[in-house]
Parts: sequence; C-alpha cells; structure tokens
Amino acid sequence: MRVATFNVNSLRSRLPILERWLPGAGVDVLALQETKVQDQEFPLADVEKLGYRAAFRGEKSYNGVAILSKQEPDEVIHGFADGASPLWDTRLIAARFGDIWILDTYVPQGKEITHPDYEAKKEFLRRTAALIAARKDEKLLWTGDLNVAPTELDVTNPANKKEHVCFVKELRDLFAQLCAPLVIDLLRVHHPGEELYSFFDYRVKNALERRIGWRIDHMLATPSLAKQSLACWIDAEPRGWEKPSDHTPMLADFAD
Amino acid sequence: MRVATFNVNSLRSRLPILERWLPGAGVDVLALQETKVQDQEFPLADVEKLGYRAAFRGEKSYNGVAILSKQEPDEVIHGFADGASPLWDTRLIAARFGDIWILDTYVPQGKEITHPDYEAKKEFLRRTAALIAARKDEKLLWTGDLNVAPTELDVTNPANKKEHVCFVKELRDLFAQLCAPLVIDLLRVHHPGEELYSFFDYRVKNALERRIGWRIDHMLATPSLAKQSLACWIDAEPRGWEKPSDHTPMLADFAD
DNA sequence: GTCGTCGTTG
DNA sequence: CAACGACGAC
Repeated sequence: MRVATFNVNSLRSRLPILERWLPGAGVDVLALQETKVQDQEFPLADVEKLGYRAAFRGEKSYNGVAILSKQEPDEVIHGFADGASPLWDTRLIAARFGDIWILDTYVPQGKEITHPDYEAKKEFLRRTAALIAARKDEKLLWTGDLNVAPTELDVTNPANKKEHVCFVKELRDLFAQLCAPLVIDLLRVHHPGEELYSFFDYRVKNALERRIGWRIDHMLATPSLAKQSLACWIDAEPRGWEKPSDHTPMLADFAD
Repeated sequence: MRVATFNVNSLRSRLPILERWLPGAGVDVLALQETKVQDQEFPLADVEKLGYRAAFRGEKSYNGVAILSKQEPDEVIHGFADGASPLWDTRLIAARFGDIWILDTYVPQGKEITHPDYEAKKEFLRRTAALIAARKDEKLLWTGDLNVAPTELDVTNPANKKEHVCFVKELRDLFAQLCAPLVIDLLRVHHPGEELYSFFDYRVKNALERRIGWRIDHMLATPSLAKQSLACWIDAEPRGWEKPSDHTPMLADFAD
C-alpha cells in the first residue's frame, strides 16, 4: 500500500497539480490538508474522475482535511470526538482501511509564541498524542502537516528560527516527549541525516533550487505498522510546477 | 501592413492570450486598450519576447493604451497635447510609421447618460474628431475601443439599449455628424450588413456562442488610407479561450 | 508570494 | 464574469 500526504493550500486551486501528479503516483491513500473548501463546495466530481473516493471536512477559507482513497474506507472519524471543545473537525480526520488507521492532521501553525493559537497548537498535539496512545498497539499512521520541525536537520537555518512556532525549543521538547515516543519517523528510518524538506515558503525566492525549506509534514507510524514500512520519500517535483502549493507531497510504501 | 486592435482588459492578465494569439496573427502594429498597468510595471520583457516594441501610457487599475509594433515608430504622441485639461494620456496614443498614423483611443464609456463621464465622453469624441480633421488629408487609422455602437446592426438587441451610453441616439448622432464623415468604417467596407461584434459581456452567459455582443471597437481610416484597405475582420477565437478578455481582436490589412 | 475573503466596477 | 484594491493568513 502506498500512502501520501500533501498540504494543497486550497484544493480547488491545486486541482491542476493533482491531475498532473496523481495518475502516475500510484497512491492508494492520500491525506490532504488546507483544502480550504466547505463540504458543499468540495470538488468530488474531479476527485472521482481521478479514480478516488473522498472523506472530508472543510470550512470557508481556512483549514480543511480530506482523505482520498482508491478503496472505500471501513470507518471514518472527524475531529477528536472526545467531547472537549474545540472539536477541530477540519484539522483532523482518520480513516480505517482494514486494520490500518490513517490519521491525517493539520496541526495549528500557532502564529507567534505569545499568541493564543500557540497554546492551542500545544493542546492539539497533546490531544493527538492521547489519541494515538489509546491505539498504540494498533497499526496507525499519523500523517499530515504537523507544523513541527523536530530537529535542527529539519530547517535550513536553525539559528534564526529559535523563536519560530514550528521550531521553538519548547515545542520540539513537547513533540519529542509526548508524540515521538509513540511513533516512528519513517522518513528518518529510510533517510537518516539527509536535509529533506516538504515545505518551501512562497516568499523565499527560488526556495526549491536553493533548498531553503522546512520538514514539517510527516509520516509517523506505530511500531506494528512501521515493521511493514518499505520506503518513505518526499517528491519535490510538484513544488516546481506551475501554480504549486508551498508544500510538496510525501509518500510511504508498506508491505501488505 | 496588418494592424490589429484589442481591448485586453488588463495586459498582465491577458499575456497568456497574447502569447497564444500574436505569434500566428501576423500583426505588424497592435493597438491595445485597458492595459491597466502603470508604466513602471509594463511587461516590456514579455512583449519583446513576442518580437514587438511598445509605446505605452497607463495607470493603476484603469485605462491605459499601448501600441505594439514590429518596427520602431517614427513618432509617438500621448493624449491630445492641445493644452486642454484633462490630458487623457492613458486613453489616447498615436504612433506614426512612415506616412501612416495609427491613432489608438480608449474612449470613456460614460457610465450613465446622466453621469459627468458621459459629458466627458462626448468631449473626448469632439476632440478626437478635431484631431483627425486636422490631418484629414493624411493617411490615418483611428482604431481602438470607441465605446460607440454606430448603428442598430452593431448591437444584439437595439430596442433595450436606447438609454445605453454606447448606443443612445444622441451619442450616435454626435458620432455620425462629427466623426463618421472624416473616416471610413473599414469593417463595413468589407462586411456590409453582417452582425459582427467585438465585445461580449462577461455577465451574459455564453455570449459568444449566442452572438450577444456589441461592435464598439473600430478600424476607421481617412480616405487616402482607406484606398489601401485590403481586408478588415474580427477574430472571435480568443474570446473563446481560457481567461479571455471581454473584447476580441479586430484586424485590417493594407496594401503597401 | 500565493492563497482566501469582501466590496466595487463595467 | 472577471478585473481591481484592500486585508488577513501562513
């Protein structure tokens, strides 16, 4: 099985990229983030034309997650469904395919370390960790845009990002202590020590060619699923196409 | 020599259309209107890549005229240059190629017959007529978006346009008395009686296929130039392409 | 820099 | 319907 994650930064704006990329990518399950589309506006016909089904929850302008798949999922969950507020339905979606859970999150970016959104980001990560802990013996892949660069290897210039909400030490510590122990970072299993990025800021001129980016999108597997991991990689090509997202897809193959 | 006129409704937005249309169009001189670009933002590099030079005067958001040409013009004039205010530099540009003047105007639309802009429109037409009268024995082509549909043949439904600033009888009378006697309507020389339009409102669904439009862009030649007229036609194709202007190009061929 | 929003124009 | 400007988000 091949799984991919892609922060599309507007699904409707990215349909040409998906139409160019997906047919040849051999992807069985695709986790999308920042679809930025309300459910009644979701471009289901275009997705179906590409041979995929879709489970989704979005809102106008912001957020939005979707799981596209060749096969119908056996079960779909939106948000944390733990009764607590906020529900975060447009930032977390999970779908089960047989005994494998695909957990797709768009973790709040956090804006500034002094901003309430940064507190919400930490809360989101804590609740996600709790959710995974409850299924730690199951096969589960936590994927999506996590807005966390876990180590110094995961950003181009760590020195000038010490105050950044995706790299500040407090956040990395939280991630390392609460999240990382539950799951295995598949990109690092297959590519230890490599400077690989999944996000290249639009505002940085020629960021892709200059390799100025961030690794904030991830494929993190529970141990039982990690055993099946065959490969994990970032496909930087779509970032270089016309009208790209600022993120580029990441993929992982699993033995059946 | 082949001359064309095209109200692009934003030159920068229309570069893909120009890049698709111009290379095969065989145009020597192209009069543009509604470039909607300040001079310092004019996409000169793109125009030069297409093999053209450019004389232009534009402003932010509104108006803007340009004359693109394979050959460097011998002389360029902006506005009426008659000392009177307003100067209307971003609505009138003229370029001389040898003994032929190309006068490119974007005549004010006028908004409403009760609006001050409608008075300004009539004044613009009077001053243009005076300008042409002063050169009536020279070879001169008055082209551009004139925002005048001269006759009932030139709009789809004349009955419901009697109050429209581009068709109201007062305006047609002014045009017929002041402008028309000075020049020859080349489209009508070559296509008398045909329902041909150069403008199709974006707001009218499938206006092109339903042939609901206006003939408000023109090619009007002084008698000495009209003698050289070989053909004149509207190319409706670009109106059907992706991200079109609401106008479509009009062309004219002249014997050397 | 490229998204989305809204209100304004023709 | 498709430009524009302004704004907010990342």
